[in-house]
Amino acid sequence: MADVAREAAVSKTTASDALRGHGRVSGATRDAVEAAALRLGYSPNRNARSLRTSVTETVALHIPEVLTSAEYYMSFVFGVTEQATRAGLNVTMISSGHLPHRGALPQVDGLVLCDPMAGDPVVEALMNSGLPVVTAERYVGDKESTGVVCSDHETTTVELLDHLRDMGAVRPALLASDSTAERAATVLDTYRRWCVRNGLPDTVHKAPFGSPPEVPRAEVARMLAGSPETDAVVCAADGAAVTVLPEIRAAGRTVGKDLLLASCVDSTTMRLSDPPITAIDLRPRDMGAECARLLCDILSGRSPRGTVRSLPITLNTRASTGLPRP
Amino acid sequence: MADVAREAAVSKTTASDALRGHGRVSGATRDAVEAAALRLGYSPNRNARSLRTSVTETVALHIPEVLTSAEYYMSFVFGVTEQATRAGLNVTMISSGHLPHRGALPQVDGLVLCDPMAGDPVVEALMNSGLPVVTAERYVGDKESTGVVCSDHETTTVELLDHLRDMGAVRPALLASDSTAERAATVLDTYRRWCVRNGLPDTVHKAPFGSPPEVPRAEVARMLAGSPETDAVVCAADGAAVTVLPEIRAAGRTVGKDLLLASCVDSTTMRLSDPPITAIDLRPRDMGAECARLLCDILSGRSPRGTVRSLPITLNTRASTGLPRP
DNA sequence: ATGAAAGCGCTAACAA
DNA sequence: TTGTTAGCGCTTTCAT
Repeated sequence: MADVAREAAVSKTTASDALRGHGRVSGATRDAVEAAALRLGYSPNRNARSLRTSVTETVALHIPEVLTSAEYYMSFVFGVTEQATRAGLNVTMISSGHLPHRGALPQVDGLVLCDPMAGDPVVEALMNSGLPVVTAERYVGDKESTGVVCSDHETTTVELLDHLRDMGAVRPALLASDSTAERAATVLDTYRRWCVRNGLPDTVHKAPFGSPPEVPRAEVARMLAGSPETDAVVCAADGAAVTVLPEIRAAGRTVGKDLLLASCVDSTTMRLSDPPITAIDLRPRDMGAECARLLCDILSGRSPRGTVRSLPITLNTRASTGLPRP
Repeated sequence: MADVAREAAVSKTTASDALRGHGRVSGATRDAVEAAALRLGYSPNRNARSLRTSVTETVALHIPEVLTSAEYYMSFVFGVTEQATRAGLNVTMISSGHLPHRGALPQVDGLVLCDPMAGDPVVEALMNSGLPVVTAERYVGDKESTGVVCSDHETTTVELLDHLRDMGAVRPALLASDSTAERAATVLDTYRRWCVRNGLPDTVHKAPFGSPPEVPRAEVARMLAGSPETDAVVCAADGAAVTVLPEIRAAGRTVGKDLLLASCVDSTTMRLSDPPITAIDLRPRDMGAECARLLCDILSGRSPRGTVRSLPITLNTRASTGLPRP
């Protein structure tokens, strides 16, 4: 930077201001400085800048370690990373297992928490860090997050249930997830209310969160044996819908004919399953990007704390719930 | 830090040395300083440290944006992150799309590249950054990486092909990936040599890298129609094996009976498919952790540049290639 | 075994 | 509009 200043025959301050577009400098000097910087291949030392400004230009990202929804989370990571990079921010991963040594949080300007689960000690520590936090989906603990990007699961779940009814289902059952993330609760509530509104009994089986994928299979087998009138199954847990296919077949049912099947989380697997499974596209990449964007906006003061943004999601109907919509 | 020094009644220098375990200080003073730091909840300012030492304690991580192997990559990310955190390093994600502004690389001590593809401009820029680079699997471009963690795909592929032969297959075909990552080439070579050694003709169909998952399906349909004598299919591309199941059934074949099916990449999907699919477990989390460990070792001088470490991988035999091994 | 002082590269405050 | 000075928090000489 001193070199750039000398090359452009100005002071360090002027060079600094010129490169950051600080309105102080005249057009001519700015061009001169920029040319000099380019010639010397200068790029600023982020550590020095951070030390001086106490702005790290870095955000931390926490992802729950759940491999059954790897596609969702990986897409989310790509979304956050690309958007943050665009905005000139670095993205630091936070280990889902343990916080760094001495309980010291990473030195960042803000946090993005994906599907924060109340009760997760790392999540709680991050929520209580005092740093601005944007969560993908609401955090249901005591602490309020600084910003939220959430989707309207209620509307889409109703849409899904209506679709099942329209396709002839009269006894839809729910294979619920009992994650403490918000989405799980919304789906369950919505399902129960929908049943009441439609004058139907509800059938709910739960697969404990983080249980191995064999568990939902067993649950569905039990469900079909115990409630044989079931003619549609909605799987809330990511990825579960595909894994229960064999049990459904083993019970003598045919998916898309005498048993409709749908998933609350879409993925390549759902699309390519046999038959393809009706699912809700949560648009994880856009979700990640929107979280990064909101965090930037909050950090720069463009958006106020407490901002809630909404990300549209859509139902993809496929053969597992009858013929795809035309 | 000045506060800690005052609290412990020593100089800043002594406090600094004490906290880093620099052998200068006596045991008593060190304890005093540590107690003081604990009392004050002190944690060092990484930026100031980095500015002074020009060590960032940060590594960057690059992941190819391929959603068909999201489970592999997400596990890899978790492995890297956890191991790096253990070693006191931060992990910064590098956007797979574009490099940061001004072409400036992130300011880090080293890089981890997962499955680096020759020809990818971001990968090439990173390889040429001059920073220490550890790659998961060899980089096949001109540049040499500083360290490599790789697996013995040749041996395991032979083991897989032998297994198919043992289970009765006489005409195994390969659905190859034409990624420029090393593994793709190794699998193809190994398959061809194995065919020669066993006096069998080879049948290879390719799915262009990054092609939508519908492509391998179509390839398999073509394969079964064009080479009906095929009695086993090995899928190199991640996730392809599951997606081709419907085509195989449509061709009137039964997986595990008159057509054996195997994947070169294991995943939850393979394990839970119907039937479960024989696959090679690449142990992505361990791979990530080992990459981080090797990079640490190289950065700290514990391992020399050019170190190559090997990660064992294993074949999981399942019903798709006949009965599981007892 | 400890302390004092200099300085990493940058930017905010103040002066001109 | 530009320059000068000080200092962010730490570690590393160098001196004691």
